[in-house]
Amino acid sequence: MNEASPVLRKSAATRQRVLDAAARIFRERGYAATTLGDIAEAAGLRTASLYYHFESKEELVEEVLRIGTTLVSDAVRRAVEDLPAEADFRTRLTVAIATHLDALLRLTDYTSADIRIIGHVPPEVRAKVWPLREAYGEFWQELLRSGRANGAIRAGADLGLLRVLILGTLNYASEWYKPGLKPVGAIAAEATAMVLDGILAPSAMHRQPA
Amino acid sequence: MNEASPVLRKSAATRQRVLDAAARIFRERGYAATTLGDIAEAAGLRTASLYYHFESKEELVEEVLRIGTTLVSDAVRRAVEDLPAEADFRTRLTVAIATHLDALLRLTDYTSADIRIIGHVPPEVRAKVWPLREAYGEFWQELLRSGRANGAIRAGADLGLLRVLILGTLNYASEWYKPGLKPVGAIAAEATAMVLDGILAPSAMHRQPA
DNA sequence: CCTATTTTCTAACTAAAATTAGATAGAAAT
DNA sequence: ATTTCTATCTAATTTTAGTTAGAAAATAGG
Repeated sequence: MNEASPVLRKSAATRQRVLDAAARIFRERGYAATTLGDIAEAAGLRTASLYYHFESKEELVEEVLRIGTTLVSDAVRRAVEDLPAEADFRTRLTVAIATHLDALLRLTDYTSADIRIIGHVPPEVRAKVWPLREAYGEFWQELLRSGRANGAIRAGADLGLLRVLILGTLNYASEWYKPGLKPVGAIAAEATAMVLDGILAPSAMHRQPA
Repeated sequence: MNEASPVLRKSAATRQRVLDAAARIFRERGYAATTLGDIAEAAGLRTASLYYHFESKEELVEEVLRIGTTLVSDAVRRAVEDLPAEADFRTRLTVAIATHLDALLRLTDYTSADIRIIGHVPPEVRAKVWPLREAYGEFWQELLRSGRANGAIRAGADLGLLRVLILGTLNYASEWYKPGLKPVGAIAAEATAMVLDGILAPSAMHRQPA
């Protein structure tokens, strides 16, 4: 059978079905409320057969989390890096927000499962996938740093705090978003407008209450 | 025993201890990962004794959620209503954000438990407490409506979308906040600045990329 | 075809956790 | 003191879900 062969093992397809089902159901119901039976049924096999592909429920969810973080991280990095070198901060942040939300809300159950359950998986699992998340956070931090270096971001801001506030704004959408109500692009536009310019009317006086 | 008597039942104190313990542990570990044994131990009694005070785990968590929503809702309503009648939108939103974050991060485990687990409790439980949450959401919606009526909020904005974006920004803090790192007031100030004015430096050109 | 390997299945097993039953101690009232 | 509720306990029950063991299909090569 030649494990290193270019031919896919037949089990690869099953493993993929299991992961897809797991991502979807974890996202819908949360970690603890999802049983291996639920996942097996959705993937079209028996509960015990899952153990041929994964050592445990924890290993399965770990893989889902890993994929979820990787998908959004790769997509956002690529989208930003593909911008022309002279693109300004406003453009770069706009693209980063749009791509992050697209991965989270439209593209993949893995990322929404990741965001929704990361705080509810066993600590050992969280610890294992943490470095990946930190690296993605560091990408955003660097994006903001470059924005402040350019003078685009107001000087007094705590960038670490801004980062978690912005990502919170985006990530919390996985709690309320329902497909079909509003295109993801429109949500991204409104979020970008708020983060960059705030919600006030441009004419309004600066700082002072009336 | 005279149930309507002004004298507190001795069980009221125990019930309160159980609720306090439940709120704290639900917040820390999530709904499904919290056992009645954990709660009982923290409250200083035996698992079975919980059933004297609550019919089931679901009824217990429902009460925690109800209290959590009520506490933050009442605090924010009161703080905003206590402002002078002529207070402008900027002031009202600043106070609403500060009070919401204070309830969520500093005051009470009930509210943080509520926010963290509402998406992970059994659907029947969520349905029962939903009206309370909707009412609180409606308060924010009305706050934003008044802001737009005043011309304070930019005209094109989708207020429903703005509302969930703002509350998402605030609520997601329950996922990353750790006491001691930064005073809650400083977090509120940064969040308010972002929501109202955005993160860009005031001098920067409007709209156009460089 | 025959055989070895991969994949999935059926059937236990185990452990944890929610819940129930019924006994007991404590407080308050007659 | 005796009786009556209130509150908590110990001990069992039940259910659910993760996991393991080992037998059977299915698949691929020779």
